[in-house]
Amino acid sequence: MATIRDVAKEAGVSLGTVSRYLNGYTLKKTNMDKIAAAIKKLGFKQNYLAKGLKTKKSHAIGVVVNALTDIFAASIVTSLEDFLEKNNYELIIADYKNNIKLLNEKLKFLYSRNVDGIVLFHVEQAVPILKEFRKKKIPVVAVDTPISGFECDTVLLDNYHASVEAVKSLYEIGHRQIGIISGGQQGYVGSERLRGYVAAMKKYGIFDRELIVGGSSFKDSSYDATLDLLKNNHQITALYSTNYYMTIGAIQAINELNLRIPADISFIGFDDYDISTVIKPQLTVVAQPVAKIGREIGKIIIQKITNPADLNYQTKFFKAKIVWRDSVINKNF
Amino acid sequence: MATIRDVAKEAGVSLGTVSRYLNGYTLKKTNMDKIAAAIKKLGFKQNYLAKGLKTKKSHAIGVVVNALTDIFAASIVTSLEDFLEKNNYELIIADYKNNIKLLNEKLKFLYSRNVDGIVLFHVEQAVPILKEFRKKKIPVVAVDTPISGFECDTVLLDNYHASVEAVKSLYEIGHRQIGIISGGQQGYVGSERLRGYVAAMKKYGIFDRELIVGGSSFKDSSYDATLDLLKNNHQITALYSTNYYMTIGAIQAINELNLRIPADISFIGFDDYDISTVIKPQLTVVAQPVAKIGREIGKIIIQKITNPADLNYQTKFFKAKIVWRDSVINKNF
DNA sequence: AAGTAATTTGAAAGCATATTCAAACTTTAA
DNA sequence: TTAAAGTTTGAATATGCTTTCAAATTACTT
Repeated sequence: MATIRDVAKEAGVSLGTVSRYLNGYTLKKTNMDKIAAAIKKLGFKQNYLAKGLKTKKSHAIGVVVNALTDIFAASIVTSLEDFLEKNNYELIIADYKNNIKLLNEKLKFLYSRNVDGIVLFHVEQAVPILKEFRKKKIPVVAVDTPISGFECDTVLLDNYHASVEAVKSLYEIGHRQIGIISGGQQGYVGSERLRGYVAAMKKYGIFDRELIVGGSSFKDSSYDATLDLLKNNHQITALYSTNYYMTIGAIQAINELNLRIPADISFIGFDDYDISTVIKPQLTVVAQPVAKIGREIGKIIIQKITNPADLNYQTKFFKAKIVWRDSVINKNF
Repeated sequence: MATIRDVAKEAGVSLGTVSRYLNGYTLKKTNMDKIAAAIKKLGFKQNYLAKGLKTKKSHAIGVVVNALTDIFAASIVTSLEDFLEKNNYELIIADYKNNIKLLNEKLKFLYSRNVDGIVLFHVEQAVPILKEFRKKKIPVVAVDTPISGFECDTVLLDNYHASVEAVKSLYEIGHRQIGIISGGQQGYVGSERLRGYVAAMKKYGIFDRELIVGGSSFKDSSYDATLDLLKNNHQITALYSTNYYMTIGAIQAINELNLRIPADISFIGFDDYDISTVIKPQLTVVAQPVAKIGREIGKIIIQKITNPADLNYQTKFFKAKIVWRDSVINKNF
C-alpha cells in the first residue's frame, strides 16, 4: 500500500504538503496537480487507522438499537446508513435487545472503539457510561424516546398529535366509540400516544375510560387486550392500535373473534410496513416518515461532531400522517 | 486517557513488557501482578486505532446486506452481531439495496476502512473489488447465495431439501395438486427451491408444469402469480410459497379471491416471522434456523481471520424445518 | 526594483501501540 | 559452584498520518 510519504516522493513535494492537500487546504496549483497525479498513479488510499490515531477521530458512529429486527429501527437505520456513508462515516451497529444491562455493555464496547458519535434508539433511562461520552464530548442523539437523566439532541415523532389526528379522523366520519390498544403509561412513546388519544376524546366529549386497554407494547399483550375489550364491549365502532407489533396482535384477536373489518369494526393501525397490505382489507394506518427521520439524525450527529462546542441540545419532532386504505368505514353515509 | 506508557511507569516496568502482557504473553508473575494493578488504578483501555495501525487489523467486520429491512438479513445479523461482539469484533453495516452497482461502492468503502473480514448477503455475481479483498487476504463469507465468479466460504440453506420436505409433507397428507409460487430461475435461492419442488413432484408422479407460477421473488410478482394461478386452476388443493415476501403477496391474492385457508386451499409459506401468526388461520411455514446461521458465519469469519493461510473454502448447509400451524389440511381424514 | 506582507512549504515531533534484538536475569545440570 | 541453556526484559524502531514552527517563496506596494 502506498503511503502519504510515497506520494510525496513521487510528486516531488514534502509529506506535510500532501497531508494538507488531502485535508482540503488550498495550495499552489502546480503542487496540487502533481500530488493528484501521484495519488492516481500509486493508487494511494488514506489509512484511516493512522489518521484516527492522530486526530482522535474514528469516523465511525455507533448505532444502538433496541432490536435490529424491529422494522422501525431497521428502516430508520437504512436511511441513516446511506446518509452517513455519503459523508464518509461508517456505522457500527449494536443491538441491546431491549435489555438495559446489555445496553450499558454495548455502549462500553462502542466507547472503547473510539466512535465519534452515538445514536440511541428507544432508551428511556440514562445508563452510567453515557457520562463518559459526555466527558469526551462525543455527541449522543436519542431517537424515538427522550432519555430521562441525560440531556442530548433528540429526534421524536410527535406522538401526541399523531393520536389526536387519528381520533379526529375517526370522529369526523361518525365514530364515537373509539377504543385504543395502548402501550400503557410506563414507556414514553406509549404514554404520549395515549395522552393524545385521551385529549382528543375529551375534546369531543366521547371519552370513556372503558375504551382504553393494553399495558405493554408487544404483540401478545395487545392480543389479550383486544380480545378482552371486544368481548366485553359491543358498542365499539372503531379501534386504534398504537404501534406495529400491537397492530399485529390486535388483528389476530379480531380474527379470533371472527369480526369483520370494517363491517363490524373499523381499524386504524400504527406504522406502515408489510402487514398493512397483507391483511384483508388493507389497513389504514398512522405512518411515520422514517426516511426523513434517518436523514435528520445523520445531519444532527455530523453537525455536532463538526462542532463539539455547541452545547445547545435540540428536540426535533416529526409529524405522522394517516395513510388511508380500507379498514375504516365512514359512518356518515 | 492513560496509555501503555503510563501503565509501564506506574508498574515500574518497561512499555514493551506491558504490551506483551496485554497481548497474552506470559511473563514473570510479579510483573503481571504489578501491571494488572496499574491498569486497574489508571483505568487504562487499549487504543484500538493505534493497535490497528501497528497490526494492520481493525477488528471490524463489514456486513453487506441486500436490505436491512429484509427481516431475513436482519435476524441473521442480530445473532452475528452478538457473536462478533463477544469476540471483540465490531460490525460495520452497509446496505446495498439490491443494487449491484451500489454493492461495489459499499465494498470499496469498507475496503478503505480496513475491515478484517466481509460478510456478503445474497450476492449472485462477483464484483471487481472482491479481488482486492482476496489480494489482501481479507476473508469473505457469502450468505444465502453462492457468489458466481468468486470462490469463498459460503453459508447456505439447503433450499432444495426444504422444498422436497414441503412437498413430501403435503403429499403424505393427501395433497396431489400442489402449486408453487416460485421466485423463478434467475436467482440461486429461487431456482434451488423450485428445483426441489420439481424433483419431489416428479418423484410422486404428480408433476404438472401448470402448477408452477411466479417469476421474481417480491411481493407484487407473487400476488399477480397467485391470482393468475388460482383463477385458472380450481383443482389445486395446496399452495407453497417460497419466501417471506412472496408469502405476503400470495396471502393477499388468496384474500382477494375470497378463498378460505385451509378449507378451500391449504397453504405452506416460507420463513417464520410476524406474518405467520397474524394471519388467520396461523400459517404453517418452512422456517430457517437464523440464529444458528448467524453464529456459524461468525465462527467461520473469525477462524479465517485468525488463520489467513487457510485457503480451503467450505460451503456449509443448514436444514430448514417445517413449523406446523393451521393453514394446511389433512386430506386423509 | 526593493521592501514588506502574505502565503506556502518542509522538517521534525508526536499520536499509542507492537516487535525486534541484544542484554540481563533465571533456571537447570553437572 | 559454575557454565550453559532458557526466559524475560528494556531500548529502540516502526506503523501512517497531522500539525507546529520557522524558513522559503510568492504577491503586493510604493
